[in-house]
Amino acid sequence: MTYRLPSLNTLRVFEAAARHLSFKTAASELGVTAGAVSQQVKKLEASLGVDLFRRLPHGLLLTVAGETYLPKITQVFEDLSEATESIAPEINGRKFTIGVCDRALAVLPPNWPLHDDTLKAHVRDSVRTTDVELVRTDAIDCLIRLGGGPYGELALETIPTPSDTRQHTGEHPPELHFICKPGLADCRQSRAIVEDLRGHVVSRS
Amino acid sequence: MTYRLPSLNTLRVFEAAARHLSFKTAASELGVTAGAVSQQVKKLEASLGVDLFRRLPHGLLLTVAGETYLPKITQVFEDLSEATESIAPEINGRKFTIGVCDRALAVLPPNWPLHDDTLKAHVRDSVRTTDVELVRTDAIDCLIRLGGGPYGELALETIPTPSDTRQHTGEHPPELHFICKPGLADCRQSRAIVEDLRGHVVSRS
DNA sequence: TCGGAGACCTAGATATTCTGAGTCTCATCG
DNA sequence: CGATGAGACTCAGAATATCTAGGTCTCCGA
Repeated sequence: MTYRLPSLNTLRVFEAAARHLSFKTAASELGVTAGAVSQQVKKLEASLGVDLFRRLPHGLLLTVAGETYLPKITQVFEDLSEATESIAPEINGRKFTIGVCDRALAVLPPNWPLHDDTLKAHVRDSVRTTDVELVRTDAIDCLIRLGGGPYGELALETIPTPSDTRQHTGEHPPELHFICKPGLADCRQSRAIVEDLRGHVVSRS
Repeated sequence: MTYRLPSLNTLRVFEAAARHLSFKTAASELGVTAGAVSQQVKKLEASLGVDLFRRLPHGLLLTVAGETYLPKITQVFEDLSEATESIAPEINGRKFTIGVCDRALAVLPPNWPLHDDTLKAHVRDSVRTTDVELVRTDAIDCLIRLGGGPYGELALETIPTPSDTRQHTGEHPPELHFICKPGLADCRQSRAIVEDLRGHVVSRS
């Protein structure tokens, strides 16, 4: 079975970049640096042998090939996402119960996670806790802490806080940790929460 | 935009393994070891939180989840492949002109590449040569050599020959090199040729 | 003529993936 | 029965791929 398949990673990056028409914005959505986006897009273009973006002085534009490709790729991701959710039905559509520790709340907006309607759609409620055991026993779906670990079998996503260079010379910069069971690691709910965290962490004042 | 997306790599492995109902056969189709297949499948199962295969004493079976997933994933790959080919139209359907060096022919079946109907569908003709310049100037689409390199900008795929341990104690084991322009690296034609090579290399006698 | 924004480049760090060698279980065969 | 072979699995380390950090460049607007 021979398919022409670019790497999924480069396609995800392309999709985000094309949607925003900005490598920088795409980078922040994906939680990587702009350089990484630039590299992945270049790699995709090289592997296809076709340019997907026109780099103009003002900003980006899609080429004809890019315009043609984008909707198809978006569709592929939607199909894939749907197929994947269809075989993990117990997760599908369920709202998450989130655990958050006090130190994490300190770097998040007031009354997080209810500050934002998009996020609220994925959240049943949230409890103040720092206890990883609650994740293991399914009492909560995920836990958000500032630093800590290791967490053994559990899946961990790391969200850097805006580095406050005045305060953190030499010590570890503080990071948010998103912890859940491996099977929940990349479901919609988790991704929505992590994306929201990335967009809203603030430096401690 | 939040999707539930397992890594494409694990999905390709799953698709091949499910189609063959054998990790070993899948491994050889993909050109990797059986251990790698086992690991990727395990990783996919962990990330989904669902088993896809039932490991029986006799062999493999798909679980219900696996049965449900397989056709959808196959479809996704086909769509992706088609979308990708649609934006690189100059390649689409064209038959390749292949360059082969004598030393490579020595480890290939008699009258390769015309030994096999599947492969013939992708081949216009083949010429005896060892000159990488012909790839750069588009005189040929790809070149197959035994060893050599480096090839600069060109894309390289490596096909190990069955290791003949009696003869190669200490020296490099001979390898087939498939060389083409980056834009042709993962098109159907190239993949078909490489897959065929992997299946048919023999040890020099 | 600055200064900021954003794309790009390169080197080195980090993470992922693959290999290679060894283990285990079961099925087949003498 | 024990020997043999096939195939899945595991683990450490090697090979790749990917990301970061820091610097350059160009364009734009003040």
